[in-house]
Amino acid sequence: MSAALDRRARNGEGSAKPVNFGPLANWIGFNLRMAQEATFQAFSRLSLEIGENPGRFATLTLIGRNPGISQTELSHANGRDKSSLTPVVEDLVRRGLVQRKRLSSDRRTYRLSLTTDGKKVLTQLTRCARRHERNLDRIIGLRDRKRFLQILKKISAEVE
Amino acid sequence: MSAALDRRARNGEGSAKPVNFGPLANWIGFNLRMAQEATFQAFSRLSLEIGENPGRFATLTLIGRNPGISQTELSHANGRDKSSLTPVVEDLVRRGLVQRKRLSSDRRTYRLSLTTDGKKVLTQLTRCARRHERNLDRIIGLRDRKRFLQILKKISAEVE
DNA sequence: AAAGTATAGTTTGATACCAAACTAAAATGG
DNA sequence: CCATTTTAGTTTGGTATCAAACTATACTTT
Repeated sequence: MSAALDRRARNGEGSAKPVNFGPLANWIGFNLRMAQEATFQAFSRLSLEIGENPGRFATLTLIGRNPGISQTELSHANGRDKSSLTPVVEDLVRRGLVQRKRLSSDRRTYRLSLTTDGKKVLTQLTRCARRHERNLDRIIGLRDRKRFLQILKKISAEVE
Repeated sequence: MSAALDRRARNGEGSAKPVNFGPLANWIGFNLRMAQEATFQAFSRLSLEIGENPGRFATLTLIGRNPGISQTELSHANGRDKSSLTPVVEDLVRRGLVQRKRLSSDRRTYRLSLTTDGKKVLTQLTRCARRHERNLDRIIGLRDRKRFLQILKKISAEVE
């Protein structure tokens, strides 16, 4: 993250004691974490402007794109445990953004879909996310973007 | 011949009914999160083999490389809030891996350093991390590794 | 059709984290 | 000097998450 840099910047006039990161400086795992947390914080700020939570964004998008999806399918797609989804869906339903229906053919599963209000909120969130992505694009550069994205996907898919 | 068996067979290792990711598929933020969580899980498994917590690794490395570092400096370098560090340091001290000393010149700050045991555990953890990094290198490919790392650092440093 | 097994979702208990309020010590400046 | 502000670390309160145990329903096997 930029905390260390911030600090150095704040201290100004070179009086800052630089931190030795040792092997961490060169390791993918550590830098992946720092980058992920920085982008999460940034998106958090943006989505807070419209009174929403960044965690809701992927959830709403996935429901919007897959009407009738079940909670378990959704949790897998979103990379979260199904139990984490229970309170999230509860909240979205309570706020009238998501609708859940029991299937008569299988009364265990719910089918999730967006309400009209849910679609509106998703539109706002998507605008937010596009702004965020443009920032990231500016940092990464268009030349490297595609390759960078490919590598991220490859890591998700292949890391044991 | 049963639908359930068919489904199970098809689902095989986590591959479920195809989900439409919509714009998420192309967005850096989402894929960064997924990749980060995948690598974290993988390293978690590795470090659990030696009975350690992945979160401890960066902490021990930073203390080892910067003997006498304060908790605030450490938390910044590690990208965590200083309050998150309190229980971590407590645990490391209790287990005899880290030593904290008050400064007589400034009795607010602690100076942290590794004990002999702490150095031993760090050596083990580092071996673990090297194994993990080799896996990631295999996935990313040596040709792209350097550029990939640069971009991660750039994101950490520059995202608003 | 009854017994056993698998699946969808919820509950519970634990962990890691952050942000804000707090305490103690040090620095500032009037 | 004393009052104010800043700094280092802790405490408190709240959120997000996972994993395992649980409930209800559906499926399989005999």
